Amino acid sequence: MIERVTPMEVYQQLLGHYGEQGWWPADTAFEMMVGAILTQNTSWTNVEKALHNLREAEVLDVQGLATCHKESLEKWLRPAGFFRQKSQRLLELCHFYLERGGIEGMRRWPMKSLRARLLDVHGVGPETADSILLYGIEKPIFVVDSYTKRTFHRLGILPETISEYDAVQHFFQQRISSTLVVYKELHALIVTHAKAHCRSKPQCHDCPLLKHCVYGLKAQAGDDVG
DNA sequence: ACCCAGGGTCATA
DNA sequence: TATGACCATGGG
Repeated sequence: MIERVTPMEVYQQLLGHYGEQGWWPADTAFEMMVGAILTQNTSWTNVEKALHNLREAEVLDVQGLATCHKESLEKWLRPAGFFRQKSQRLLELCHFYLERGGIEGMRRWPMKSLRARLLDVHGVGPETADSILLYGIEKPIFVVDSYTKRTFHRLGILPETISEYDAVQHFFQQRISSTLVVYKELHALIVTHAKAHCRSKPQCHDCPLLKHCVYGLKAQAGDDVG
């Protein structure tokens, strides 16, 4: 039985069950940033196909993406969906990357102002910006996604009244030890846990969150979780 | 033929 | 502030 669990306790449960995730899955920080754009409302398996295309075309770096033909880029991005938007967004991200002196240049900037500049990039919203800050620049900031809200709302830990991005982020940052590794791992673990409960296997006998883990992708009537 | 995916932007009320 | 439409492909 888990009654009144804290976010840190959930973190311990997930870590014990799934182990360290070692996110973000990318060879370089720049590749990480590309993945952050490509995975917007898109399954990671589809993103991997697009990343594979870019790697094979030898354009998975700033110069490659910034100088290749737009039509070619759209062709490579097609499996990741939204390819017209994403080709444009990647291009703007390249410009930002170069203007800011790459990863090392960005690392020297205060997190808060760098976040504001990231949000100025068209196509970069709060989750994408924070993902880049946490996994690319390695600043301690917690990434909120739809899984985070859904999971913790259902656990009864995150009040339903708190749903706006910044409010949810604040909620967690008040309750989680502000360590780079914890922020990185918790977000990764939340996603891993959610993926483990896709509808192909909704039963989850050995779920680390016990009864709370029985959740479908949609809220259902009669769902007494929480 | 549905629903969903590691969001974000824009128009409208 | 808060919805809804739209973007697009691939898997269940």
